Amino acid sequence: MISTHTVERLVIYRRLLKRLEKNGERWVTSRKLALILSKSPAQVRKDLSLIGRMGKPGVGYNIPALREDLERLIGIDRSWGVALIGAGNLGRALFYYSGFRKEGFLFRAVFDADPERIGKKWEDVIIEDSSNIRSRLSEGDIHIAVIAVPASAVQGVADKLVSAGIREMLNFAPVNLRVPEDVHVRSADLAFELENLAFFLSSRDGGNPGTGDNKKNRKRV
Amino acid sequence: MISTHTVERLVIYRRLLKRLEKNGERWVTSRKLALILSKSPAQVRKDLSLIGRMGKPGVGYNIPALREDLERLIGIDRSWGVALIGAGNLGRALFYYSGFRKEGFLFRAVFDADPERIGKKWEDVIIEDSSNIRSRLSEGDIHIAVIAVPASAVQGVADKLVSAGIREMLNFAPVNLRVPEDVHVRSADLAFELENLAFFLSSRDGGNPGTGDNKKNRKRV
DNA sequence: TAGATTGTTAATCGATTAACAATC
DNA sequence: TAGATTGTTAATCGATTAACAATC
Repeated sequence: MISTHTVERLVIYRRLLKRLEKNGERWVTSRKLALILSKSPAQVRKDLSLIGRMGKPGVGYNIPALREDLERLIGIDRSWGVALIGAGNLGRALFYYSGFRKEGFLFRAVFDADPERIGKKWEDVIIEDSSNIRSRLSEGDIHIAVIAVPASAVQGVADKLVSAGIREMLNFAPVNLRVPEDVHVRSADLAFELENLAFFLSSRDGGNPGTGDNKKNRKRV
Repeated sequence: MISTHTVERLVIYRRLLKRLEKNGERWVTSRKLALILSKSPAQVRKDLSLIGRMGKPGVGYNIPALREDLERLIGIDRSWGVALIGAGNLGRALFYYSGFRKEGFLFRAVFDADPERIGKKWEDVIIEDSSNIRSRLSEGDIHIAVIAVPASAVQGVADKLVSAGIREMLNFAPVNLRVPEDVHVRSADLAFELENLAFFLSSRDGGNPGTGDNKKNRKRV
């Protein structure tokens, strides 16, 4: 059983290898990878030993071969179909962000509950009513759901997705989803990230933010 | 010294307490919090003991008081100024996303390198040239930077921010930033999240994504 | 008071790292 | 061959949890 921490590191190794490969490098040692990523060489070797292929003692790892093996292990040696739920500002930015496509994640369906948006076309995808989620997803070409709906609607959407058989979700709302334990939800909760940073800010200077700005009387926009 | 894992849990407790409070509840036990969050009661008590105030043996914790103490400890009992670097699709979606404001994170400056965008006004913030970062940030009302520029530009932007004294950053690009060790960078790398999900997808069914779609001949958009 | 839950210590668990025989 | 680095075992470290005296 590979822990989620380990999976995260595998994804990071693969990204670094891709960069080294682009720079024309062919071989790399666990020591060098560790140095760049601020990890220990032992951890790098232990993680990499999870793939079958091995490094060469005295030499290191062959970069293109290792990258390919990692991609196979992670499961990004092929494309995956993604459904976007929520066609608001954030949803649109995500849809048109080329980074997903470049990594093989293809938006094949978009859903929204707002009649104003339903029927509109983004690229070659027509925005569908959220009530169609179940029937559309039964087609079997969707593997991951990206949820970008308001917080109040998230749990309902997640329930629908689960019942439609989706077990991998990326959730942007600040809500802890309740899902069966074989469903993986990763959170892209941006306020959560900022709140974590705030801790370091306030522990740094004892809590004085430098401006007298008070939460209670901030501007409504 | 509080670990980053602990800080994350504190943020999560606070969010849950807020929800319970909204539901009109007044008291809660470590057992109940643990149950909702799938943690152990012992861990909840240990984490919460970090704040000075204590729970009542036999009763539990007073929800509003605990929430306030947590907010003070995390540093979200006040507002923080945020600079947005990168005024593209994603930047705009972030700027207009009300979730940040609601939690007390205020966008006070926006920067971009594209002359087309510089000078435009979002709400009451004028988009400035990225070369102005240093002088604008010397005003002292910006505490956190949100970076939403293309991957190729991210390290340069981060360097500028560091030299301008910013030590808390949220980075959206799929790039590992090199920063001094007293600078905190949190990553909102969405492709990274999807790649992590892909691992579970492929380990689930042995690697068959269900469609014959091949990465090599996917459509260019 | 009796019942319940706290804060904290000591034990457990899991993850990271040091060390080294194997080997390119 | 000599030097370097691997894969892996055993030791270490840190985080989680069980247990319980204190106490509302």
